[in-house]
Amino acid sequence: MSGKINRQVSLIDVAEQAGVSRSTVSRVINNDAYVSDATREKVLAVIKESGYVPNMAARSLRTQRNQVIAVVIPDPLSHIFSSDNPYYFSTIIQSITEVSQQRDYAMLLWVGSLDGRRERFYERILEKRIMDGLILAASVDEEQFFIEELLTIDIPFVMIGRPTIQPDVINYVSIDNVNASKTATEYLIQQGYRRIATIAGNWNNIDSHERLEGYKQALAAHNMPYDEALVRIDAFTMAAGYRQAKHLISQGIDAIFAGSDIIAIGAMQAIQEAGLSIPDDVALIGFDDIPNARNAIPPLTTIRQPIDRKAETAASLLLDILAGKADEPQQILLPTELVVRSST
Amino acid sequence: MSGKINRQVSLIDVAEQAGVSRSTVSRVINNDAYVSDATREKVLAVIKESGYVPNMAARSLRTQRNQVIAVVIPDPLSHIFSSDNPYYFSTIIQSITEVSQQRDYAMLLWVGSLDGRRERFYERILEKRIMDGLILAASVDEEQFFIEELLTIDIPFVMIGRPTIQPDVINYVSIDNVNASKTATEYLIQQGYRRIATIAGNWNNIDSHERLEGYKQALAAHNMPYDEALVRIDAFTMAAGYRQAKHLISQGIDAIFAGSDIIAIGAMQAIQEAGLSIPDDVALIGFDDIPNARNAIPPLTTIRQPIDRKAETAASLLLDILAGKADEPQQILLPTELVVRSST
DNA sequence: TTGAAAGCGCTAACAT
DNA sequence: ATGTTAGCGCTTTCAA
Repeated sequence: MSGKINRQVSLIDVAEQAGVSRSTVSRVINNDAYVSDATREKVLAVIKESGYVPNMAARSLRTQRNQVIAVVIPDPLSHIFSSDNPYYFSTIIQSITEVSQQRDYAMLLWVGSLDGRRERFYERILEKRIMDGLILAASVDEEQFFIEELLTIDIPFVMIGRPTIQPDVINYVSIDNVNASKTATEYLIQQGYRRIATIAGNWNNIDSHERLEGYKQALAAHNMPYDEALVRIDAFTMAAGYRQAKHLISQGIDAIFAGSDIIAIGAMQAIQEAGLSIPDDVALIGFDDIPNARNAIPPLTTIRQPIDRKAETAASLLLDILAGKADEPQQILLPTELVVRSST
Repeated sequence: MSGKINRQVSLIDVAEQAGVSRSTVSRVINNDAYVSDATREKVLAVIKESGYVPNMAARSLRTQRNQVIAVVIPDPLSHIFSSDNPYYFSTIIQSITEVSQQRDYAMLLWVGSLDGRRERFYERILEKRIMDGLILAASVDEEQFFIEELLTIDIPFVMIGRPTIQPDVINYVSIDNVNASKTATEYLIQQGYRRIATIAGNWNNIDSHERLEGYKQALAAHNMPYDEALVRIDAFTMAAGYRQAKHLISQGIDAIFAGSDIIAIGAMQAIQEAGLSIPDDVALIGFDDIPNARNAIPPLTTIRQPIDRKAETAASLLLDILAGKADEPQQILLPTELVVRSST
């Protein structure tokens, strides 16, 4: 009993019913000014009565626009959930939803499959071209092919996070990771910590590179030695934080700048298990300010980044571009904030 | 510099280039058997060289199918995140993604807006009818209007969770909440607990009703009194669990059956803060088996429900219906499992 | 303010 | 195995 029996009412039915031409009906549904009030009302009445809904495919074919944007998240959410923080992508999806619904766009969601066939994943998106533009929510190496393809076919897109290639040609919204990390590290230095380690997240993620860079710059600015033994590159996971912190503790350290709150929370566990106190024995700074940062014991000092605003800004920018109301390319960096709690 | 300058290559261009008719090109891209190998190769070559991609709007208009399904999640994810567990919707989205990508469908995601205008939300979905069918991932009262509308316009849809109206007419995939809860409660009874309380989640959610019903049935089956004072209805949140457990402790209880793991974890906190031991003073059973259930201290006894399989099944069913390969309506209940850990 | 008519790009029935 | 043709439902000139 699926809906294939009774053909959809179409514009032509409405026109006949209302005794006007198809153009007039079209004008009414598109809010064209050149329709007399009488006609408009008559048509509206017929539309309501007949349950007419415009056929989007026909409209798209005619106008060459779909009123659809795609959101591309190349990693499987389940990875993200288990390994990173689910808050991040929930927030991104929600924020984009808000903007797109408000501006009458639908949202196509492309999430990476568990089968891991990235190329196939991107191809599928490119084949099924039913979106006017896209938002790429990731900044990892693996997507270079995709980005190049997007540039080639010249379809509008905005990245959340800085792209690994051609950053000056691509629209993106990010944060100033380098300065944020520098601020975090300098704060530790100012507090008197001297053996400051860092645990970076996934190295295919450009944020990790930038955050490490900020750490280095802070040390350099204060004439402190850069010790490779204090730099651990791993992943944006609690397990990684735990593992690397354990290792670092054995090296003798008095502070850790973690590449994300999730990492920091893992590290916190390792530190506490080692019988050390935070912040007295080891200070800890995270990055993101996820809800759990505030709830941690002790509450975590961290860099707050506005994930929601990143996504909102990206969505608005994309829709502005589609509306011809924005110049391209735009590179937007949103401010971050050091949130001091009790872990430092 | 957006992609509006050079018109898309269309099928007709390919046909001319290849020196064949449009139908032939169409046959090639649709893998029709009636094309000679020579022709096919020639056409394929031109397609590749020209970068031709079929225009989905034109195809949809012609075939009356969009190869798109919509996933509707009426609540904002941010609510869900802060209040419920993000694992649930991440899992649902991922599972549907797997199925739909595999079967060459794109996924439109409709998430409830923070502005809370539900009617408008549903209207938007109904207006922008670019999906062949939909999956409704919720079973709350507020959506009755929407469900009725879907039935009226006769568009295929499958619900995840039992609908609050017309359950015998609607396709859905759920679990046997009543029996699962009965099992959980009976387990507590068998373990010798006698003052067994329950904390139910949001009352607009049919799962809550069913789980409470199971609790009642278990008590009745063992000739134990049903004491309203031991039944607390609140929300699927840690805060609710904490709050209600605190209250219940003051009533004198020896076990709690929580309507979700999230609730149970909140309750756990309250119990421990009261200086009581789990399970010696108060036993605790949750529902869902989210990852945190296993990691809780003590690990939480709970009812495991296969969220991923629920979503997968719903997606497969919908696509089968769209392919004309499934009868309607179908009501599918997936099995659950009591997972005994240390909280009982 | 309204209508007539062309055409967006594709598929599918029919003819060959 | 291939081509011809009609038409899906809409918007948008252009003419009235």
